[in-house]
Amino acid sequence: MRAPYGLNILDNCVTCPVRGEHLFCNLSLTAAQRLNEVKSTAVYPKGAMLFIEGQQPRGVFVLCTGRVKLSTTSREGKTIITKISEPGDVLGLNAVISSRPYEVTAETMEPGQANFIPRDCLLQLLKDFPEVAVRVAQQLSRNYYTAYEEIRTLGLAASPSEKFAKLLLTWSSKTPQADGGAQLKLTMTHEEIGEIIGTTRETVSRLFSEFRKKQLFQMKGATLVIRSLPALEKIVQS
Amino acid sequence: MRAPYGLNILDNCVTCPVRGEHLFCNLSLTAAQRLNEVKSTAVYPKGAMLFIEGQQPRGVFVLCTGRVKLSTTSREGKTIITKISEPGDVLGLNAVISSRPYEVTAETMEPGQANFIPRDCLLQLLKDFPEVAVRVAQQLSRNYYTAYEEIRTLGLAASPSEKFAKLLLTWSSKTPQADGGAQLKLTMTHEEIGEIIGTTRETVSRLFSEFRKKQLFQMKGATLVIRSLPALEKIVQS
DNA sequence: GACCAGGAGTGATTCGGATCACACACTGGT
DNA sequence: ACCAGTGTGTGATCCGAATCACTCCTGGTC
Repeated sequence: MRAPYGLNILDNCVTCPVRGEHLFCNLSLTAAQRLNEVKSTAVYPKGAMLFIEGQQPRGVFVLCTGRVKLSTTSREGKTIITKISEPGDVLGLNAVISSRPYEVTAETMEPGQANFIPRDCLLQLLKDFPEVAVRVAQQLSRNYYTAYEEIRTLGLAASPSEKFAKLLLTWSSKTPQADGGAQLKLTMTHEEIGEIIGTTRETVSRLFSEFRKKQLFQMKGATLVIRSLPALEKIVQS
Repeated sequence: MRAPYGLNILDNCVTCPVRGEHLFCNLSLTAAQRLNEVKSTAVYPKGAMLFIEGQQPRGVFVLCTGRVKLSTTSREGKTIITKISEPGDVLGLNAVISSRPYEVTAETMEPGQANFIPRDCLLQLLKDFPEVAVRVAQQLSRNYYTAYEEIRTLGLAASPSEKFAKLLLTWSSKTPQADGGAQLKLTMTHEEIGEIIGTTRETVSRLFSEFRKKQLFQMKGATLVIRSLPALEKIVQS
């Protein structure tokens, strides 16, 4: 028996998309009930730290609204952003499952809401409900794929141009358009973009100039209008 | 009830180390029995491909003896080695769990032996035995951590020297010595080392010269004698 | 012994991106 | 209107690793 949406853990999320696919959606009735008992919901302002790299894992966060920046910093202070999490994502799962410190810092990029599930509750849940364990395994392997993609980008992609084009493509894949173009709103600073593709602020600025000059996109205020995605793809594989 | 080692899937492995920690060791009796029914063992020569990047996942391989090189290649032909797997490691798990193509190519670096578990059998096992699912989740999160470390190395470590020092440290951590030094046998070509740390063959050659000149290590044939690990660590964090 | 291939060492040169150093635009607060 | 503070655009310079082009070495083969 499946739990009706009324019992879903993500039920009080305003914008939770594609419910069925997510970690704790569409579980059996009893599992969903247990989940609801142990979860707690909180609202966070912009810039809040859900957890910080190196902390002992307290539990996982299921993001309901808002976006969260996951980043890691070296001793010398260089920072890379490994992922921008969106509603529906589960944060801190790896740390909880393997009982290691959080490997990244999670900072909200805008006001948002998240459900928190304490570590011990989740681990118990795993043991009691095979279906939860399978879901968790799938989520972990999805996380792994994301990390793997990152490795490919960092290790194989040669130039910053290539990485930048790649980033634009992944972004625009979320707002598909019929005519082979795309449109997206820029919410990050050049600095942050640099931290994603592993380059400096200045280089990102120059990339924007260069791509605009090459007619790859144009800017209308904070929205970026991509003329042709295939043109970007050509840069990636070049 | 725990399965005695006589029923262990890794039982016919000659050198399977630290049995208890591995994915399919120390399971309940029934789970271990099922595992033994579905597994098959094979011996591979040097240079054999267990699976290739992009193939549909057929199943997982539990490595018994020998080492396996996991690598991925870009369209332009650039290759990076993401991991050197050792006996006890499970290969292809992510692909099977998430039903995506193998993300890497697995090639034996020396003659070796591995157990194969077909995709469907493993997935069924997951559903039937929560303990297996939990084990798999833990293994996946370990894989994730490895990938995450790789991201940190590629994204944060500045120079090839730093990455090289880091690599030497991870290698020597497997053969700890009391006197603050270490000793390890080189089994890889400069080319391959370059593919691990993301640099060219020539640069690796120069790194060897440079490190030797700086008295960081010395070479006795194919074995590399590290004078002081702390000295290497200083290079990493510098 | 002669030969060859694959690996290793090392110089010379090139080039791309980091770094430094500015000037400028925009925003919110006083 | 003023002024931080933050984000952006762009030139000048520097440096380190990739690339190119060799030579040398070793172990296996004819």
